[in-house]
Amino acid sequence: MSKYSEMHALFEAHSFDKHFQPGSTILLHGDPADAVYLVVSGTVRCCTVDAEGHRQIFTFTKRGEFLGLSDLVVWHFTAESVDHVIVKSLPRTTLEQALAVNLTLREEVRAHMSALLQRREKQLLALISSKGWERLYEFLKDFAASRSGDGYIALPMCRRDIGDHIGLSMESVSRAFTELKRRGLIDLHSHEKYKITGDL
Amino acid sequence: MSKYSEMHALFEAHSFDKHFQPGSTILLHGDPADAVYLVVSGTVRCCTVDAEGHRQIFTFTKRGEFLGLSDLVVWHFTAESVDHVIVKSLPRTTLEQALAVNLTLREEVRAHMSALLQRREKQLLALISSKGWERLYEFLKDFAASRSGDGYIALPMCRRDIGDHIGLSMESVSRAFTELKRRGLIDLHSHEKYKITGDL
DNA sequence: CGGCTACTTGACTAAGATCAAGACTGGTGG
DNA sequence: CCACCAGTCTTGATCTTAGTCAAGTAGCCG
Repeated sequence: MSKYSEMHALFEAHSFDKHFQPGSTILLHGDPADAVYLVVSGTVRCCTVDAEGHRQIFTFTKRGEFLGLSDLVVWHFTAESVDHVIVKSLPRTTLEQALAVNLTLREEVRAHMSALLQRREKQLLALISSKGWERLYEFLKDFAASRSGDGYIALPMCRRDIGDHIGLSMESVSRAFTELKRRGLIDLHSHEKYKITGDL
Repeated sequence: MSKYSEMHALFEAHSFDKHFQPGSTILLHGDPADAVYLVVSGTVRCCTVDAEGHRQIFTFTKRGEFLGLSDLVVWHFTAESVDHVIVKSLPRTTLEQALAVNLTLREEVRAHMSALLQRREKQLLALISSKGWERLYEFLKDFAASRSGDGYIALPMCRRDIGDHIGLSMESVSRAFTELKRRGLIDLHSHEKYKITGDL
């Protein structure tokens, strides 16, 4: 909130809410990028699929995060709601008009894209260098950090989604969960509720 | 040249050349990002290294490509010269002043960052879904495409560099080369000169 | 010619994919 | 209320890919 204050102000002033049922398409690869979004509640998966049907989920966009600021003409990815999602939608023309006259806003958009790029490069490094269960641990820790409460955290997405995010098969994700339990790094209450209990 | 014409004009007007011997550091992770660069000749490797010493080379920046446009305050990666490199260096203050008054330039910088992000996400997908020799093939084809001549293409970087780029060990890169030869997809003249001879 | 470095190849090992079977859960209908 | 069904998750067995360690080869430069 402190960070992208001009962007948030713009969304406050000119956006309207849109609701999505679980599993709906929010924006589709190839469609014109005629709006940008701010996630109000729920979890969005951003992914691309290759010719052989392999899917890579770059990020799960959550409450308070922007969606679609990275594309200018056409979406280069697809965004789908994991659970029930509410977003604020801002027409691209509104954004562009504001950018033309607002230096701070321009800096925020640049900073946002720079942060996205850094995160992707970190993900590339993680995919190459760390083991499956380590990537799962980082993912769970990260996800926990975005949720304020300190009880059990509920995962809205299924094992396959997690796998397509950290580069593992569904089965290997399951085994990685078992491994994290064995090492005492997490407490897995049910298959969707967990708590971080250790470090490393 | 048609694409980022304002950026190129800016470099023409206000930059100065810098030379680097093979293996020198052009910009260092953590240092202030007080300039941006345009590669005039040679090949630059852009990488980060994690705590365990694993290195990921995001990209090899070549002649005509920009370097450092993605960072605003501090470099989040390290750039090193692979061979002898000449870059045009533009002070960041000059860039920022130009950005403040030049809409087209702003659009070019945004488009550039958007393109970088898309490429990283494509790389993420490739790392997850394709085999080692397929990634090597894509890399070689890509590299060939950036070189106009249609004879043999010389690779300036070593096997380890290629490995750290496509996510393989040095030995596996070597085996992947052998595999590509076996399949008739490349003609490897010496260990550093090749030609694409097949598709897929 | 010798020695250095980068590359290649081979043997073994490890991580993870795949295929297959079982377990748990939530919802539906009798 | 309970039995069943479908979807999701877990576990097991086997196979593939690539990493590691080790040896051998090819240039290259003094």
